[in-house]
Amino acid sequence: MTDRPLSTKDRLIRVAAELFRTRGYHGVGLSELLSAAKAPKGSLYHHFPAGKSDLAVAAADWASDGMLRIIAESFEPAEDFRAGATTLCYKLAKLFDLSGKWDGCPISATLFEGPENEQFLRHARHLFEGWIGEVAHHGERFGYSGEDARTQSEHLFMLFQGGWQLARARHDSDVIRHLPRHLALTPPSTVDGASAQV
Amino acid sequence: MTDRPLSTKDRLIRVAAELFRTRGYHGVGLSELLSAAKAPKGSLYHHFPAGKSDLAVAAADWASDGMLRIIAESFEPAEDFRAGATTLCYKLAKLFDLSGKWDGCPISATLFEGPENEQFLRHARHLFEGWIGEVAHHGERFGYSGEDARTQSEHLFMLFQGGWQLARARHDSDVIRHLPRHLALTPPSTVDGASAQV
DNA sequence: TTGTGTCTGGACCAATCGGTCTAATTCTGT
DNA sequence: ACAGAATTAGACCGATTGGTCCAGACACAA
Repeated sequence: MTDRPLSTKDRLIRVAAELFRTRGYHGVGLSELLSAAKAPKGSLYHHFPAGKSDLAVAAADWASDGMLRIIAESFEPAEDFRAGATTLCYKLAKLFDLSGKWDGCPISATLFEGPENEQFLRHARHLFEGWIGEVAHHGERFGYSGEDARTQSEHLFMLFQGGWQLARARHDSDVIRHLPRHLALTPPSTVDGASAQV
Repeated sequence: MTDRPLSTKDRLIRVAAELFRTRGYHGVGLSELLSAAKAPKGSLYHHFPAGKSDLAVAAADWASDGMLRIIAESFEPAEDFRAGATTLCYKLAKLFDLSGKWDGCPISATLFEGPENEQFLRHARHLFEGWIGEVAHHGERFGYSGEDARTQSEHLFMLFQGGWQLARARHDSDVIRHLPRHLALTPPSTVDGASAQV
C-alpha cells in the first residue's frame, strides 16, 4: 500500500509482472515497459544485465512470492483444508476482479514463451512446484498423509490454473470462486490426529 | 495422414496452429511462419486479408475442431462418462507426447494475447464453451441431468487446462493421464435411465 | 487462342524490436 | 569537499516486425 519511494529496480519488476501477465512475454516491448516504469533503458540493463529475460525471471519470482504469501494467509488461520482452499479461491477471485478480469497466470504468461525456452520452462516448473509444495504442507498440517496432501494440492493447482483461464475467457471470476466444489471431500483419514494448532 | 496435396491456405492454417501453440501469438513472426509453410507473403494476405490476426483465428478454429473430434471419438464408444473421460485424457496425453511435451493449449496460446484482444478473447470463450458443451452433451447422454453434466464437464475442462500447463512445465504427460482420478465418481442420479445406446 | 479471375512471388516500407554504449548525474563514505 | 562507485539518461544500432503493393504465373471458360 505504501508505494511512493520504490526503487527503479522494484518499479521495473512490478511493471514487468503486470504487463507480462496481461499480454505475455513477447507481447510487451521494452519501450512500453520502460515508459510505464518511468525508467530509462540504461537502468534496465544496469539492474538486469541480460535485459528482458532477466527481468522476466525476476518478475515471475516476485509474482510467485506474492502467491505463496496469499496461500499462507489463506491456510494458516483456516479450520481445515477445505476451508483454507475456499478462502484461497475467494482471495484469488477477488484479485482477478481487481486486475480487470483480464490477466492470466503470471508464471505461464511470462515464462512459457521465453526466447528458446528450456531455462524459462524449468524455472516455471520450479515456481509451480513451490506453490504445490506450500499447499501440500498445509494439507499435511491438517492431517492428510504426505501422499494425499500432494494429490489434493495438485488437484487444487490444476483446478485453479484451468479455472483462471476459463474466468479470463468469460470475464467472470465466479468459476474461481466455485472451485472448491470440485474438491473431493474426503477428510484426512489419519489414525493419529494432532493438527488443530493455529 | 494423407498430407501431400494441401492447399496453401490449409498449409498456412496448420503451420500457424502449430507455431502459435508452442510459442504464442506474439512469439511467432510472419517471416518464420511463411517460410515454414512455404508460402509467400502475397498468399497470406490473399487468403487472410487482415493478415496475422485472421490467420490466428482460423488456426484456433481448426485446432478447436480437432479437439471436438477427439472428444467425440472418446465418448461415443464409451460405456459411461468416466470411461469416456479417461479415454479422452489418454488420447490427449498421447498427443501431448507426440508434440514433444512442449505445447500449450492452442486456443489460449493463440487467442489470449491478440492485438487489443477483446475480439480474440470473445472467440476463445466461444471455442471453450464449445468443448464444454460437447462433453456436457455426452454427460447427458450417459444419464446426468443437464446441470450435473455441465458441472462435470466444466470440472474436466479446468482439470485438463491446468493439467496441460503442469504437464508442460514438467515435460511429463502423466498428469494428464491421471486426471480422471480427480473426477467425482457420483454416478448419474437419474430415475429414468435410457443411455446405453452406442 | 484469348480473356478473366484467382493465386503466387517477393521487393519494399515505416515502425518497432531488443540491445549496446558512453556521458552525465546522483549517491556513497571519508 | 572530494573521490569513486552506483545509477540514470538517451542517442544510436542492425535486425526484424507486420503490412502494402504489383507484376507475373496460373487456372479455366469461351
